[in-house]
Amino acid sequence: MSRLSQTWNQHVVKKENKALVLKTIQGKAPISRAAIANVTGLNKGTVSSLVSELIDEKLIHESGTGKSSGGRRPVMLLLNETAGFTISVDLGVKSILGVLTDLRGNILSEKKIRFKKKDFDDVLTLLYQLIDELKNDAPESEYGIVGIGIGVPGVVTTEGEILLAPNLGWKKVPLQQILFDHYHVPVTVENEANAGAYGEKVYGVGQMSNELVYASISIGIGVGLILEGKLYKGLRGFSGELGHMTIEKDGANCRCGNKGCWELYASEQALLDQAQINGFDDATVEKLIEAADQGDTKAIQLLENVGDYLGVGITNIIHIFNPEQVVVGNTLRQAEKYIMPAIEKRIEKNAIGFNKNDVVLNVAKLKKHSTVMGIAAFNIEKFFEETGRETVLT
Amino acid sequence: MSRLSQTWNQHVVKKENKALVLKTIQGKAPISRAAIANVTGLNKGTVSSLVSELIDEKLIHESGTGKSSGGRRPVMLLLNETAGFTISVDLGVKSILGVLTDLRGNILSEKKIRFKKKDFDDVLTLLYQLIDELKNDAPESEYGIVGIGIGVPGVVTTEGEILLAPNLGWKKVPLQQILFDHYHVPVTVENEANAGAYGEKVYGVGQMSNELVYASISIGIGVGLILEGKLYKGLRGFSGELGHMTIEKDGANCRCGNKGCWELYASEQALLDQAQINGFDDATVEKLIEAADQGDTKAIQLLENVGDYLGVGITNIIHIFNPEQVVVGNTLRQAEKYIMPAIEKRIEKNAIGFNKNDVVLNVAKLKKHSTVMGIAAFNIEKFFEETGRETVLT
DNA sequence: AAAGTTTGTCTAGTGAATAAACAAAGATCA
DNA sequence: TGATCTTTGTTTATTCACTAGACAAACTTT
Repeated sequence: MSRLSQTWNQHVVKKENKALVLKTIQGKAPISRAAIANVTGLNKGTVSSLVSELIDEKLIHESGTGKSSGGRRPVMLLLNETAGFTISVDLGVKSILGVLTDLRGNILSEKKIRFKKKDFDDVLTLLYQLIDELKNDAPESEYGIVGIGIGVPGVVTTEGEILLAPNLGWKKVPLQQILFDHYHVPVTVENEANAGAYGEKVYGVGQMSNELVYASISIGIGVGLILEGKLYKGLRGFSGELGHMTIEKDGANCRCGNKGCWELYASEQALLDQAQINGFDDATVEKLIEAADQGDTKAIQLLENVGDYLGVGITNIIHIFNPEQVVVGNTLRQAEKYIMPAIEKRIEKNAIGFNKNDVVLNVAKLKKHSTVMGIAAFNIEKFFEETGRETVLT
Repeated sequence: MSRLSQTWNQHVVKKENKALVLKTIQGKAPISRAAIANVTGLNKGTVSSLVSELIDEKLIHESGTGKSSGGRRPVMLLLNETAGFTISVDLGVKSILGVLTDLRGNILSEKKIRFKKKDFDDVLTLLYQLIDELKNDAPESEYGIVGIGIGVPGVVTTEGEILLAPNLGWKKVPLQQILFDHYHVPVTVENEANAGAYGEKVYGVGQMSNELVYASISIGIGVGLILEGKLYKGLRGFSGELGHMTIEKDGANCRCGNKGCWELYASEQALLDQAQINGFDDATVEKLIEAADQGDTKAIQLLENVGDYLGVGITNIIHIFNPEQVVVGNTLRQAEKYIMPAIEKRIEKNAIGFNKNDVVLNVAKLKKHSTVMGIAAFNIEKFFEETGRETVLT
């Protein structure tokens, strides 16, 4: 017979409590042992012994004494953020953006490589190059590079295989495996919108929200779902294909085979296509915003029109999930001045009261870093989980 | 400072393991102590002691010996399903359906009351009457009525307040509180589609699925979401308002304030409205099905048309959630012969391959009992959780 | 009849948490 | 200034739940 589910014993208890202490330090540093005991409800002695293990493992360290509140001065504890580093990459359609972060998510180094040739082998060469450069920038540390992660504009399985990246022309690329074989450190490969959602949740505008929907509006539309504080991925990791939600039954044909897909009306591509029709040659999002800033009514109208269509889809999102926040990110975020009011107007007009009252609409706070920071958060989380699992002997 | 999260100690371990043993018995009865130890991974001694506590609490009992497999014959354990009973009710727009179930979800008694006057006070009187009758049908037992639950066609908060039930004309009814004050047993009030989803998950067609979407197609459309094996309710319990998902931008006006809502095209109401226009006077779903069965091409076309529109929304669902199963329930389920092929055709035509290949489309197995059985499952689960919490002294 | 198997209980031991005592270090106040 | 009170962090004794392994009971196989 096979094992049904986890059994609960003292090992699990210790692991969970240790993780809880670490998380508390992560979130509230600098903090004393006594304060941790208070916050978590654990006994002072228990906290002391767990803290001393964490110090032995170099994951945290003491940092002098704090202010007394009428008695002995507390010894403050800090996360040892330079115990290891992550390499976190946003693999886009035209460029690769990579950062080296410490264990608190501080960016220590940043590289960007633009590319034109999209064949996988060419891009992989550039990716190796970028990762190697970032690796060289990492200071000496206890744990070194603890994880490498890549955000990808495509459909990614829970095993880190890219099934399809339409705007790169890739199919069935087992990227996670390829990178693991090359670097021999934990590798995460995740959809770009999922990563963006997590980035905004952990480091961005969504830190207080447990129900958050992140809409990544770029050439296409992808959506990342944070439900009950965690990333929701569906059965095999393909949730969030809301770009291919029908908002016009039997509307225009989409290359996905469906008709009337949201992204046909509300994406960067849709905007640029409309711009073309309206006489803007070689239009880009940046150029259109500039035109709008200078009072070009046609440009303003084009942007507002995309905003309106975005509002239709976001209203659906609000009805489906009853979220606390909807966050708009990726390239079209730059046009926030024009699209956000249009989105809000549509929501105001169409969304059901109960759901509407709960929700806040925001622009991605991390801007172009939403995805890389989400990837960094995955890397960091995975590292802390794994060090918790096997009690590191010293 | 306030408590951040749960701390892990031996009490929690014991509670969880006891729940695990109980769940194993619930799922695999009759089963021996030795087999439980095998399946769960717990030590034989641990299982023995937990089992003996559960027997003391009358939640399970021994039931003679089983077949030997080459050694001492095992003592089989069964859930003591008659240790308590639940009263589970589906409060519809035209009738109240209530059942008395035991702790395994077996229906012991069933009552239905039709009503015309929809004022809350009138319906409440009937509800009391129905509950009292079911209560009288319950045999003597250790724990008596362990819970009363109601499925409601409307927006329900996590606190069991009905904010709005449009087809009943109710607003802001704190039904959970009202029933608790009257009966002094645990009360659950939940949206009808959420309950239906859970019913199909626990007792119906979804027993093997952890990612399941249940579409309740009746006068309106409601959707219940089972994500990662649990009911997903959103921030305040209002998720699943997919009936008001736009599938035609700037389409027909919906009373909800939105335009082009799915339920304007794919609900029982939509079907009946179209029937009226096409010369079917006083049409009902049943009459239309009968007409279709007798070869009425107009009736067949009407049903297939609704099926097609259902397919549009269900395709969206598949793209949004990447579920394992989509289950169609409530009144329109009766027309399965005509609508299911139409839905499947639309999915086949429009859904993205990856998501389409993962998903199975089904009709609710529990038929008109989906909602009551979901409510029963809530009641039973809540009871087992609570008895686990405080160690019952004997 | 002897040997081997399976079930279920019992006993000793382990490990993690808790409570409470205690030491260290500072604040407060007469 | 010195006595007392507070707060912090460690240490010690105790408790509790699980595990391993021994053991008895009951059954099958040879």
